[in-house]
Amino acid sequence: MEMPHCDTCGSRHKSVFCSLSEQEVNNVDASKGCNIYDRGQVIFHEGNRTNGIYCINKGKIKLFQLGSEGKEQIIRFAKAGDIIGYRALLSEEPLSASAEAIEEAVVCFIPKAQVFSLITDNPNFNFKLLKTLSHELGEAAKIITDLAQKPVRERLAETLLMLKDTFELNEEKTIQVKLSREELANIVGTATESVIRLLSEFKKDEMIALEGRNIRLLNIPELTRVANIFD
Amino acid sequence: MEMPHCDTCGSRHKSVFCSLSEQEVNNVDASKGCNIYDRGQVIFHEGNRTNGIYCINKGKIKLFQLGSEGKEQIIRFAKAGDIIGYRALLSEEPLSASAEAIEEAVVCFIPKAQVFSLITDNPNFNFKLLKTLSHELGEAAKIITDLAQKPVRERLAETLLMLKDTFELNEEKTIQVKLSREELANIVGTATESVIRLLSEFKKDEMIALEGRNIRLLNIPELTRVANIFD
DNA sequence: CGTATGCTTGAGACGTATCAAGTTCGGTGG
DNA sequence: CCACCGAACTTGATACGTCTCAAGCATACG
Repeated sequence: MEMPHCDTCGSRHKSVFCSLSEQEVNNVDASKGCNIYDRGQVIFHEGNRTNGIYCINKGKIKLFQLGSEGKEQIIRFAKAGDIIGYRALLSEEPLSASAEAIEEAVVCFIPKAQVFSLITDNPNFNFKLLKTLSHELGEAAKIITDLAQKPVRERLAETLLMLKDTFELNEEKTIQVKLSREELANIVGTATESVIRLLSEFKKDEMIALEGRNIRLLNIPELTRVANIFD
Repeated sequence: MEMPHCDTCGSRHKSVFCSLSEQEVNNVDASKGCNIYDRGQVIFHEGNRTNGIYCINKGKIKLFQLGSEGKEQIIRFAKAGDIIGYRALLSEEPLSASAEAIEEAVVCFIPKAQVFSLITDNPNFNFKLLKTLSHELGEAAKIITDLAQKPVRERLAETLLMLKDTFELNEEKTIQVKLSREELANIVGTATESVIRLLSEFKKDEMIALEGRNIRLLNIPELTRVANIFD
């Protein structure tokens, strides 16, 4: 495998790096490292320290915490153009989540010094970072309210719609990510069996179609209604 | 009431403003506004736009979202020295939560332009902001995992310990904040009656003592054990 | 002092988790 | 290429935690 270059990276212009000068792009390129991860491989472990940020060049990643009983809680997903590990770097705390590839992924590592010099020297990059963090914080607050107040049925419908927004549908309305039933349960915050039962109800009601791990969204307005979303 | 001045504000040196120069402090002072709020008064409403950030000079504030059934979900608290409203300002999104005084509070308003010029001109302030945001994001992730995985009993114990850390205990081990049973329920994500029942169990087991809205923590190690906290 | 609001307790219903048992699927080696 | 094995998935029965509803009680306030 050859190292991907930032200047030819298709995701750069929609990422936090969109405003970098040619010189800055070259600096990042020169300092970064890069790795391939297969499905199931871990990029970093919750509790460890990080010395930089990871930028997804290709593939899909789940970020999760382990609860007190050892159960995974999926906090968010990252895909091409997204950065991960920045929270821990900027707060100078240990990583609050683990990152694992859910399909083959290419991930670059940008060392701390490089990130900090961009923050200091490139106001646009800095504002992009501030914006990303504060957007994520808003999303987290919504999730908190949902988990605290909505029943599993509504949360599962909402999760399907979130996956649609994050990974998009193909021509056949299939969500472009493959997750196990257990992983779905670990987003929704429920038991695997509950996910299975509710999915087959959604299927019976013709809101979705199931083909293995592929989920097709047949009736998004109805799913939205079931999810109890107004805003 | 007279407007409090930043240079005599007891909380400034432990806030995001700790690194401001004398000149910068004067600029903030000159541009800011200030208000008193009684318990129950709203500082800002979820969904609105904000044109600056709010800095707590005195008092205690709850930040909450309304769920789809109109139920409050308390997201976090703010006290003297804390800022609120920065998330919406920085993400250029509507306010994701409402802020309401839970005891008499004095709150200053610092306009957007002032905040942005500090971000641009004072790297220390900028890093403080980044750090605050990323710390909050880590806290939010923990809350998500707890809500998804822990039973109400554990979450209530954890909430009492969180309130202790946030508002501290007095000499009599009483948590220095008065919340209604309903507000406690709106932190934990449960029904008021469940909070009442579990509190009286904790009391029976001599972990806490109850005197109206005052809660005394008699056995913190045991509460920690019930909360199922390891880290 | 009366009234509204918050608090408390109990009974019952409901949602969701757990446990147990089959079934299907996907990958591996013969 | 097929048979096999383990993992993932599915379904059902049951148990349990938590919510809801209803009523009585305490408390604060005008």
